[in-house]
Amino acid sequence: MKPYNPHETEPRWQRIWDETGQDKVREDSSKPKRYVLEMFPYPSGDIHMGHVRNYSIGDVVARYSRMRGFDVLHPMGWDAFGLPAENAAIKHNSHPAVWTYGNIETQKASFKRMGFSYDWDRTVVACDPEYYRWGQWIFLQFWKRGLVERRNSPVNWCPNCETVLANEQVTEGECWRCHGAVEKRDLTQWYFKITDYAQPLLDDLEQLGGWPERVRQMQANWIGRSEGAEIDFVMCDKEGNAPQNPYPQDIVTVFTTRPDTLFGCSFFLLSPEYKGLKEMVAGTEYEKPVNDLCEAAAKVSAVERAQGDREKHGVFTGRYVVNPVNGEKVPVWVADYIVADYGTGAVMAVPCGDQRDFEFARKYNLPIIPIIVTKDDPLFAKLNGQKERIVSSVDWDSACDTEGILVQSGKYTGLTGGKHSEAVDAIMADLIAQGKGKKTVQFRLRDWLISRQRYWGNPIPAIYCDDCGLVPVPESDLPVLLPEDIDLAAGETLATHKSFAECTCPKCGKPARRETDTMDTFTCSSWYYLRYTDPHNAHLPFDSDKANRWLPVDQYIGGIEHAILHLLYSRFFTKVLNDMGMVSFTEPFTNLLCQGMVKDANGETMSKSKGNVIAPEDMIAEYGADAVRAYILFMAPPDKDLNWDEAGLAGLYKFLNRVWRVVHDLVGKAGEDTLFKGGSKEEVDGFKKVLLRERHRVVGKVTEDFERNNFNTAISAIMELTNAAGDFLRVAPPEKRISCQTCGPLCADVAEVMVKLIAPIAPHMAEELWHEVLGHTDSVHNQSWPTFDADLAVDDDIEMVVQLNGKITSKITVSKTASEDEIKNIAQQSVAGVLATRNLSIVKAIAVPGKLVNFVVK
RNA sequence: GGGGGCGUGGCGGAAUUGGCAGACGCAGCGGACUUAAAAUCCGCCACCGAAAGGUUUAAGGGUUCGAGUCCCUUCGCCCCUACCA
Repeated sequence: MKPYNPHETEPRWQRIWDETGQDKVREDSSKPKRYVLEMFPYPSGDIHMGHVRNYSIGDVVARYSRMRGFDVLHPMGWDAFGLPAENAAIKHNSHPAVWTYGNIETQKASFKRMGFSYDWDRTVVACDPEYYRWGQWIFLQFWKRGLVERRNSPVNWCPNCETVLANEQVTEGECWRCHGAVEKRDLTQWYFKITDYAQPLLDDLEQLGGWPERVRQMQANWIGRSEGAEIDFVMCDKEGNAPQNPYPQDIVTVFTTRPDTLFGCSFFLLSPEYKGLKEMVAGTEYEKPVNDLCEAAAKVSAVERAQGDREKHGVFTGRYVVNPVNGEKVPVWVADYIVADYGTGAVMAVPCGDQRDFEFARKYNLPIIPIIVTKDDPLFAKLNGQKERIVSSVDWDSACDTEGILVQSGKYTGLTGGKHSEAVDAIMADLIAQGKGKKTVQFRLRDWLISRQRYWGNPIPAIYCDDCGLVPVPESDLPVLLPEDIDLAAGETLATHKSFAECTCPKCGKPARRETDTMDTFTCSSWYYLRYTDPHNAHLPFDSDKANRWLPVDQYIGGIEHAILHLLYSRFFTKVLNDMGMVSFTEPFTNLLCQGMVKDANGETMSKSKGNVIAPEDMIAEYGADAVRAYILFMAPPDKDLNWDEAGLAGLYKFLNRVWRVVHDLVGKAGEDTLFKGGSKEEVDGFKKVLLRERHRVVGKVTEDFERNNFNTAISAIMELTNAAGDFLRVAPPEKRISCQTCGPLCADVAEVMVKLIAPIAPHMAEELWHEVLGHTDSVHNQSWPTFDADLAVDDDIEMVVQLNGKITSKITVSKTASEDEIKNIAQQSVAGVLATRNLSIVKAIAVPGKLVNFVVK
């Protein structure tokens, strides 16, 4: 027997598969389609165990799907635009494309070495003009549909790098590149109006039953729908008159989910960024303290802001507003805990029901008016009989429960209060009638800021003309090519590039300037899965018929870190493309598997900066790709985080060796390496029976496990079949395996079944065994998945447990065809002695066929 | 603060609908083969106990004939999100 040698067989089969086009998409419409997709990687350099895990899972699903008779699309590409390439280019005084394409080649070689079955003719590389031109085209279509907006907003700005940063590029208030402090700035930037799709993005989560619940939850939270009301407060001065110094608005609108608590509003808050705030205090004694507070608030980084228990700061503005329900005048403060970009940036403070307002009121000695209490609260009786309004409850140490009965609330007193309560309905009905408010829905979701002041991205196809204003680049002029001659190390950018911005206005023909911002890389990853269906289309991003055949993706696999951003953006793109009539579906990914992270042995996340990144190369060199694939799948269920520990890898290598030997031995080709040690006829018959049962049971089990993505237990089951075969081989003489009329066919069948079962996991070894040992000429990966007989998967006689009051007392063996009564009888006989000695009698008998019998006894 | 998840041997993990807890593997121990080692093969391997037997799924309680699984309380860990009004 030839020893198992992955170092020779793996590269050989990889070469043959390449030559025969084994992994090409068949486009065979006589078969049902299955689109198996793994999130495409960023070409950061060498691959690490996280990649190995992600793509091993995908490859098993793809290979298994082919054997199940599906026409499979299983492509791979690169998310190739982005900052690291630029940083590397600056560091090495080179060009981002050099670094990027170099890394792509490295990664591609590693993927091939792992034996992943991708159709490399369909590769999509995001920085390829043939791909990004269609990103620009899609941008223009979005623009036509009113989904593109250029507007002024507060954004994260790094003064050192002179660029806008995404939230994820700001860590602990510092720029991740230069570690300078990030500022909030009002800048005019490009946005995709994803908020137009907030409701369908939320509603359609219901359809995504094939997604992990937590991802759906995370998206729902991110979209953050809350029902409430906008209520108008009229602004005035201390005497209740219209304010004297000029101020652009005299009505301030708040958003609240709790209009029922209006009577508890004892002060009013504006965010430091509130528009018009500066004018409001200009020239008054409040100008300096207000401006000081605003400046201090602006210096607080986003991350610091997010740290829960920060002390709240505020100052009085000199203004008041009139509470629309009772005409009461309440002071207007500016407070640093009010965020500008949620709701209206103005809040009615109800300290009795809101912990934050409560703390603020305590700190600045503002009134706390109890207006909602539970019935059993002693305050309820007290306040009901009270004539004077109680405006402070000094004995409280925190805000109270906000579900209960309204008190001190004028004509609404006595109504039940709460989020969707009768008090809300009553108060809102009156406010609406008086024109002081309206019901509304707020989303937490913000529009998507897509412009970046970076070179290595997809240029935004827009032109500024002094006469015509903002003009889209005509579709016929696409792509707007990134200029190749740029000296990033010298600080050159698209904006300072000598000729990139020069152009003529497509409308009037006069000299104009090109937009020099590029798009967020997440725009590239929002539709790449569509391009795979038609990767060489020169007229459109993709052909609708092709996309409609392959999409939605049947199994999408990737890291949880994309739970919101990429997956939400892709859903948004799909919905817009559906509205455009380009695709017939509204959700891109039917089933989603979020694989767990691969951490180091100490449970630390792997990262280049920590220097604890583990690459598969050395392991492949020692044990081969099949063993590495099998081990990472065997280590843990796919969605669980795992701490990398190489110790078990040798065990899986041993297992593959065992399969190798057992398959040889089953068909009489092990030679001197046979497992045969000798055994009695009884042993031979016994192990043969077990082997037949295991052959059918394990096929059933592995099939079920693959359907549910339980790769670890699938491998366990294959180990069990291998063990059963080993037991049989040890006792049955080698000649019996070919010559015996019952053993021979069984051995041949088990050998084929084992090779097929392991083919998706260890594709090279399976292929080698299939050809060299089992003598086939077609690929094992083109075979159909083995079937099984459920009847043969169970022994004729089943062992069952007999319990007394749930405690195991004896075991019985019954025929699998035995009736419930027969089982109970046999069980009762088995415990008769025990019942007699303990003087017990049976009250009730519960039989679970195939499992146990439980007697309730007294 | 809000939301989600988890807690099983020395370790990774299994137990699919409430039905024999610890499958499968790693590590460990013992044995066979070998001059020896490696490889391979066999056996043992939750805890206490010499054994009989008892105990055991973070802790406590509940529902049930029966609970790792369902419910409640407490503790611990992880992830997401956040002054969201």
